[in-house]
Formats: sequence, structure tokens, C-alpha cells
Amino acid sequence: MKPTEKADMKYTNQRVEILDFLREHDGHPTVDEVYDGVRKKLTRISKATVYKNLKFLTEKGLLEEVNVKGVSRFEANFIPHHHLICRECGKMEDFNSEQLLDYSMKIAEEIDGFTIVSTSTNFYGICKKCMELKEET
Amino acid sequence: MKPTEKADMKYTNQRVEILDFLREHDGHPTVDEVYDGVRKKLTRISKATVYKNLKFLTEKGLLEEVNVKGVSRFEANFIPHHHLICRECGKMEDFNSEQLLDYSMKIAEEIDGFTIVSTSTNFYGICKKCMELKEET
DNA sequence: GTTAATGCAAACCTTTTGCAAAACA
DNA sequence: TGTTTTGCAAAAGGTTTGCATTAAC
Repeated sequence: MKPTEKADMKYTNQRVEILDFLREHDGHPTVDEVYDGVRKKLTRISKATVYKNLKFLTEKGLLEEVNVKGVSRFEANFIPHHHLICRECGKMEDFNSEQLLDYSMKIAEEIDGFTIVSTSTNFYGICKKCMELKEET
Repeated sequence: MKPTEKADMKYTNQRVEILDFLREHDGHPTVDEVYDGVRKKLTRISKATVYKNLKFLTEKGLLEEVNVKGVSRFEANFIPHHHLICRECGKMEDFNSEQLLDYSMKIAEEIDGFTIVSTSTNFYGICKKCMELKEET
């Protein structure tokens, strides 16, 4: 959590459940997945509330929005990291490499016209499951 | 262009103009920017045609779709490269570093459960223009 | 001459908004 | 109690689809 962004916000049940859900699911859930997940505990939550909170929490800096194949996904992991992305099914996993972060930030020093504050590398390929499906045919 | 993807497609005026436009504009145009740009030459083109073609050409592998702040953007540059992304305005520029590509692919060799075929690093920060705007206030 | 692509309008999401009621601090 | 947030329903955006017409090969 970014301390500077704490501000005056109310920790409603809905908000807490959404944050908890995202902290427990690091597979970068979509809006619908968050909605379905949170609804198991808060059966009466509306999708508008999910939308409002995902937007709000992203603006506050408590969540990060990423996008794969045109679909918004959310994550609560603020430790800088990389992503493994399946070109077939859109699945997205976190991948850590301190080495690569360091290397990228070093390269960032050469960049003009942009003040770089962070980097993240996407690794594109095919996940195990999709690979197996391909081999079957 | 990926030769394997050439297949049987018709090179209509609309399609050619969309491809040309994207090849001449490496600033990762949005759908609306493509539409506005192409309409200067083909005044009667419909937005549905732009949507259909952007989708079709992306599936054929002639375009790549990227996403910044929830907005789809398209590019025709298939030489592996990185991106400089402004967290303020969403502007996106290409950035080349053969070094970093090599380094990332080397790291990719360690990855289990994903067969990695390419990598791309995003450099996040603030562009010159947004930085100046911030300093004014 | 066939087949594929266009343009228009309608249909379809997905996301946002307005507002009274409820929940938080 | 005052302010923020919720939930609902309606509105707004963005994207896709159906189909007759037109263009490409």
C-alpha cells in the first residue's frame, strides 16, 4: 500500500472483500472474476460497486490494472515483477527476477525525454496447458 | 509481415490504407485515430470496417494490439522492441535495446511451465510534456 | 462468376452515472 | 450527524453483428 494515498476512504465490507480477494488471487482476475469471487461472501453486492471500487482503488494506488487481449485484469501485488503471458488463452502469471529489474533500470538511465520510475518485462509464449492441447491435435 | 499468415485475403483499399496508416504512424494509434487518419483518404469508410479490419489484421498477425490505461492501440512494427509509457497521459513510444532483448531471453530459459517465444519490457514513467506541466504548478 | 469485404443500422456488451437509501466514521 | 458508499436502474460508450450491396480476384 502506498502510504501517501491512504487519504480519507471508508473501509466498507465491499471494499475490504475486493481487496482481500485480489490479495488472495494473484492470477490477475478480471472484473467478472472479482465480482463472482466477492459475491460468494457478499451475495448482494452489485456489479456497479465492483466497478466503482476497482476504479477507485486503482486511482488510490492500491491496485494495478493490466490488460491482456483487450481484457482488464487487476492485481494487488506492488512488489516490482514481470509477467508470463500465454498468447493462446491470455493467462497471466507473475514472474520474479531481481536481476532483470536491475538490468532494465540500468538501461533506463540512457533514456531521454522520459523520466522512468519502474519497469516490467512481459514474457510471451504458450502455457503448459495450451501446449498440451496443441500437441493432441 | 509474417509470410505464413498471408493466406487468402483481399487487399481492399480500406485494408491497404489502414495498414499504410499504421506503418507510417509508430505512435500506437487508437481505433479512433486510425479511423480519423484513414478517413482523410477514404472519406466514406465506416467505423465498423475499421474495427473489422483491425481485428482481422491482428488475428492474421499483421498487426499487434497493445493496451495502455484501458485503451486499445495498434502497431505494425514487428521488430522486437520495448515501450516507454507515460503514466500521466498514456503516451507510448517504441524503444530499442538489443541488449535488453538478449538479456531477457536468456532469463526466459530458466522459466518452467511456459514456452517463451518473445519478450518486451515496459518502461513506466513521465514524459517530457507531462513533466513540464507538473513543474508549472 | 465466386467469394470476400464494405457500409449501414441495429444489437450487444461493458462501463459509467444519478439518486435515494444505507453504512461508515 | 455528516459524509461517503451502496445498489438499482437507466444512460453512455465502445465493439460486434446481420445483411444487402459492392469490390476484389
